[in-house]
Amino acid sequence: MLDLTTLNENQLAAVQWNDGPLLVLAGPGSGKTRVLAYRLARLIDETSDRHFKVLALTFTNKAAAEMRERVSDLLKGSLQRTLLTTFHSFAADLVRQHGQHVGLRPDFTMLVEDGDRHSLLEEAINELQDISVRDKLSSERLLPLVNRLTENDIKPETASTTLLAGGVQEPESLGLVYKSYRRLMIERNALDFPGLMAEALNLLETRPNVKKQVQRIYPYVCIDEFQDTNMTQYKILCHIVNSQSKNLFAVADDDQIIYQWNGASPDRLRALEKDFNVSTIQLPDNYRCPPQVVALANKLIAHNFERSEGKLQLRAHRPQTDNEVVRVRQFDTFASEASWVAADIAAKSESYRGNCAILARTRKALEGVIRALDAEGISGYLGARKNEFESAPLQWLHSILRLANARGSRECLRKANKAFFSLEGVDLNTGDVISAASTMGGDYLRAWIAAVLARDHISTDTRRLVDGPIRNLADRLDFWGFITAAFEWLDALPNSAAAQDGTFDDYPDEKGTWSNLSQEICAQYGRDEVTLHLLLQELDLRSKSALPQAGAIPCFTIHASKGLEFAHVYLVAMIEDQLPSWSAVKKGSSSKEMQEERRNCFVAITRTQETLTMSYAARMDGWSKSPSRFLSEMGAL
DNA sequence: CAAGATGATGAGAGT
DNA sequence: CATCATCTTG
Repeated sequence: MLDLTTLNENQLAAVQWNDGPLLVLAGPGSGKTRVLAYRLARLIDETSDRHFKVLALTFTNKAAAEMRERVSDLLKGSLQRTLLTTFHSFAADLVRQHGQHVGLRPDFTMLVEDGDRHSLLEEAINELQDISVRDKLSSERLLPLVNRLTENDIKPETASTTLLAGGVQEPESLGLVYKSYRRLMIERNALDFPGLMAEALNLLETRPNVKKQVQRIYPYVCIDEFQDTNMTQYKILCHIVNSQSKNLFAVADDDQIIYQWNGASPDRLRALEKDFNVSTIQLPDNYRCPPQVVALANKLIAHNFERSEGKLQLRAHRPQTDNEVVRVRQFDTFASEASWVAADIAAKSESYRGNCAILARTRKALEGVIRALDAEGISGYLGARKNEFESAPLQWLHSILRLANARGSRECLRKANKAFFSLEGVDLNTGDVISAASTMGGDYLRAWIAAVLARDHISTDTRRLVDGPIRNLADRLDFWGFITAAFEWLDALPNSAAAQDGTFDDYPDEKGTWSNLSQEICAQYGRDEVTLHLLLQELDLRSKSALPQAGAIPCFTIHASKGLEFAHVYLVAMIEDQLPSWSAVKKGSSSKEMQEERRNCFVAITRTQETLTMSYAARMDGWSKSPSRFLSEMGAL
């Protein structure tokens, strides 16, 4: 039996919710993830004679991993009857199983890199008959529009009408380009991220059996961070939730919507009320922040007028302390501000430094702080996103696998050749390999193997790898065998080969990332169930960033800090034009952009567990700046 | 061809 | 306001 005695009254009510739609409006630090985990575990625990599964969707792999971890702990290690995963991974699974109905094979590839999407979009533009219009359109400017249309579930057939109504220039041509782009993805058996969601929705809309099957397997659907769903994702939810039982359990906070520019919207919460007629349980009890910080947060967010009706104030539960919990500091220049923060952190104990973070609205401000930390002899860490492996060894490994999955991919072949040149010093001409492939049924991988073996100056190790494991990859799709052999080969390379300097600098890091990710994927699906295309797709749905190095002070943009907490928070560059951003200021004090900036500030300060330090400077980059309006709004000035 | 003027576009970032 | 890409000019 599950121990529910540690839950408060509201948490317990949410956990014990059985059938019908429920919205859990959960403030920061209110234990929402815990509630979700307990509810999932309880549903399983109490129905041990049944066979259905519970489905919980998240937006990030990190959140999904945490969910699995927690539920697994509660269920003594078994996740048998659960599917706890990301929205995108769920959609990919659906498309793998049923994609043939919309013209996709299970081995579809993901268009992860913008470059690939741009070239596809260029092709779509070039299909236009009207050359004068064609010249005016650039994929650079059109890709964001394509994203928006796809995320808002605008069907290719009706796009022109929608664009016309939206007052966009050249609605007719843009609609055609969009239509071509969506068609080209299917033709190439490839999907970008929005396209993946759109085709999953397409399946649910057009194949009643698919919808029925999903509903039968998953009679209970949970969604974390519901406020971040875009229109297409919302419609997917509407389809997978049975329309009779309406077992949708949504956890959300409308005060933490900071992804409006990515399709999230307060409208979504209102749609939930309209379409599902949800009951609401609020979790206003805050167990994270000191009472002083809770007071600031409440005062600040009260200035937003588009909030859920009846939204309760946060209630502080941490004890009041006499320490200086909130500090506000003013400086002449941003440089002196950054230096002070760095010096302040430098003077603190090891344990303090190990549990603090620096937050800012922009990366640029954080780069300034990192320079200041450097001057104090401390290293700062600013995460960078990374969609693809970048070192030559991993690029090569990944490209060969992708080539095995898509034998006619020019792009994969090109990358494999480029990386192989850095590793082996052997320069294979992509065009030549492709010509040679025409006698091998257009199989670029086999042609590549032949091209390598035809060379004279190949080491015996390399020859053995290509003639053995890579041939087995090409013939029998033995990708595990290839991966093992490839790493052995790569491990030995730096000592022997003609590799240029620096080629292996990032190899250990990226090898570590690779093994973490592939272990994660195997754990989720079971190693024997992992096929080559599943491995590649799931890799594409995960970030390749390395873990931050220990000892470095973590620096986060506010967006990146969402969901995290730190004992000591430094929020820097609290000036007009930064927080709130310049463009929100331009839009006016009652714009939705300004309200989103206010939510940004709300998210930032509610990361605090013990102390919060806010700072601002009169000058930045030589321009004079005034303190953020949010400082006075929260009563900190 | 480098330096300077001009003009459009833009931050934030998961999958 | 700030930055970058593009055009202009010495």
